[in-house]
Amino acid sequence: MAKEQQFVSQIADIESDFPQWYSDVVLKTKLVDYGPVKGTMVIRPYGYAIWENIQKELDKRFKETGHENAYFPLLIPMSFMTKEAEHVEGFAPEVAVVTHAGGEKLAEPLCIRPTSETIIGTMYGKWIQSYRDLPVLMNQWANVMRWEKTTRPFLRTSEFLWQEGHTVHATEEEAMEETMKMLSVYEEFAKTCLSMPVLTGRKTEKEKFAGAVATFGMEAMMHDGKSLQAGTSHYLGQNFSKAFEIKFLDKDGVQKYAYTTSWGVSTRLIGALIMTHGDQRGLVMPPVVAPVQAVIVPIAAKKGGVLEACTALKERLQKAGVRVVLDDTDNSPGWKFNEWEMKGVPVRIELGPRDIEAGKMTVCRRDTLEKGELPLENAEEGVKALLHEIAENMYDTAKKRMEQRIVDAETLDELLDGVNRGNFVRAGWCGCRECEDKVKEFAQATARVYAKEDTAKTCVACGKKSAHTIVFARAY
RNA sequence: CGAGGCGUAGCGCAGUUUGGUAGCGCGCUUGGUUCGGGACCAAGAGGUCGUGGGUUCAAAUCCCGUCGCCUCGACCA
Repeated sequence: MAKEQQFVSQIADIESDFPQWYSDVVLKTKLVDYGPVKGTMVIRPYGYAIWENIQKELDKRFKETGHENAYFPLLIPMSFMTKEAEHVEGFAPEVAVVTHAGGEKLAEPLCIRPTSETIIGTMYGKWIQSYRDLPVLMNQWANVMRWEKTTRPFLRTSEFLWQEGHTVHATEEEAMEETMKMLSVYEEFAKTCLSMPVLTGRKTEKEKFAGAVATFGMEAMMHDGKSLQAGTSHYLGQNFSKAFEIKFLDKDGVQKYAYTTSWGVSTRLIGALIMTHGDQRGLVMPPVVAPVQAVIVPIAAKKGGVLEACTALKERLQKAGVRVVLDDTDNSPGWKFNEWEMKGVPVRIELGPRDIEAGKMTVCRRDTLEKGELPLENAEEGVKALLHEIAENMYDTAKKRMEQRIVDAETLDELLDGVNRGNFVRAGWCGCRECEDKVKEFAQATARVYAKEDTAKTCVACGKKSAHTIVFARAY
C-alpha cells in the first residue's frame, strides 16, 4: 500500500489539480515533450501512434463520403489573407509571418497558414468554371500555426496537426447538407473510435469561425466538467467564393458564386480523450485508437516455457489484428503493471506457469481494473471481444457522466452555481451580444452550442423573452 | 500582456534565511539473486547550481540585469 501511494504521488491528484494532472500524464507517459520553441510540442512515438489511428479511421470515413485528399502550401501570401475581411480580422493577431528568405527581405510578407481557406479558395477560383466541376470535396492533412499566448500540449499549441476539409457546392442547400453531414461524421467517429460522447450544435455569432456564415461544433465534457471544442464544421456561404472569385456557369447559363464549407479536427482530440477518460492511475486509452491495445506481461519469465508461451500468444494476437506488445524487459511484474496502466493500455494479459498449466491467461481491463481469466485456446476472440466491451463501457460511463452534469438555470446565480460544480448549464438567451458577455463576466462561462431543443423561457442575463436555449460552460 | 511560483545530475527535490569540500531519492551502467501489484545485494558513471555582470580572500547562497518554464486571468482548434 505504501508503494501504491508512492506511485500515485508521481501524478498530481486528478480531482484537486486537474491541469497539473494533465501535464504530468502527457509528459510521464511519453506522449509528448516540450519543443525548444515556446508553445510547440514534440509528439513522441507513443503519442503519434494515437494520431495515426485517428487519421486512419477518419480517412476511411472521409473516403466513404466521397472526399479526396490533397495538399496545399504552408506559406500563404499576405494578400490572400486580407481578401476576406472578417477572416483576416479574426486571424491576424495570431499569424506568424515570414519576412526574410534567401538572405533578403521579401517584397511581400508570407504568412504561415493558420488555416487554409484562403490559399485553397484561390486555387478553387482557378479550377472551377462549370456546374459540372461541382461539387469539389477535398480534405487536407497538414500542420498549421497560430501564435497563441498560452499553450498546453495537444489542447493548444502554436503548431498543431489537423485535417481540414474544404468543399464547394452549387447550392446553399447542398453546402448546408455537407456541413451537417461532416458534423455527424465527427460525432459518430468520437463515439465509436474515441468512446467519447459529444454535444453538437450551432455556435453563437461570437464563437463562430472568422468568415463563416454559421459554425457548428462538437463539445466534449472533460473530467473536471469543463468543455473542450473537439471539432468544428463551418458553413461559409458565399463569403469566401466572393472573396476568391469561385464562380461557375450554371445549367441555366448564369454565372453564380459557389457555396463553400470547411470542417476540421486536430491533435486536440488526443487531449480530449485523455481528459475524458483518464483517472488517478494515468491514461485510459480508447481501444480503437490505442497505440497498444494489449500488453503481455510474463510472470516468472525465466522458468521454462513462459517466454515461449508469451511469444506464441503475441504472434497469434498480432495475426488477428490486435496491436500487442510483449513486455520482456527485466523489470518486476508489479512495475510493469503500473507502467502500462499509466500508459492506458486497455487490456493487460498476465501469463505465468500457473496459467500455462491451466490453459488460461489472466486478464486485467484498464477501464474497470477488474481481473479475470480467459482461455488460451481462443485468445484472439476473447481479447477482441473484451476490447469491444471496454470501448462500449468507456463510452457509456462518459456519456452517463455528461448527461448527469447537464443542468438547467434560470438566473445568473444558478448558472454560476452550475458551472462551479462542473456542469454544462442550459439557459435561455435573448440573443444579444451584451447578455452573452455578461454571462462570461459573471460566471466565466461561454456559450458552447445552441441546445437541441428550446426549453428556456427567459434570458438568463436580462430576463427578457428567451430566443434560444444555450448550453453554457467553462471551456478549455 | 497582467498576477503568483519555480530554474541545482535524466526525473523529483534538499541546501539559499546566517557565503566556506556539490547532496538525497528515483532512474541509468556492470555483475549476481529474483519475478502473480513499483524486488534485493554489491560496485560504478553522471552537475562549470538557467545565464551575464557585481560585491568578497571565498558565491548555488548576497546585489543588479537577463532568459526560460509552470499555474491563474484576457484571446483561440
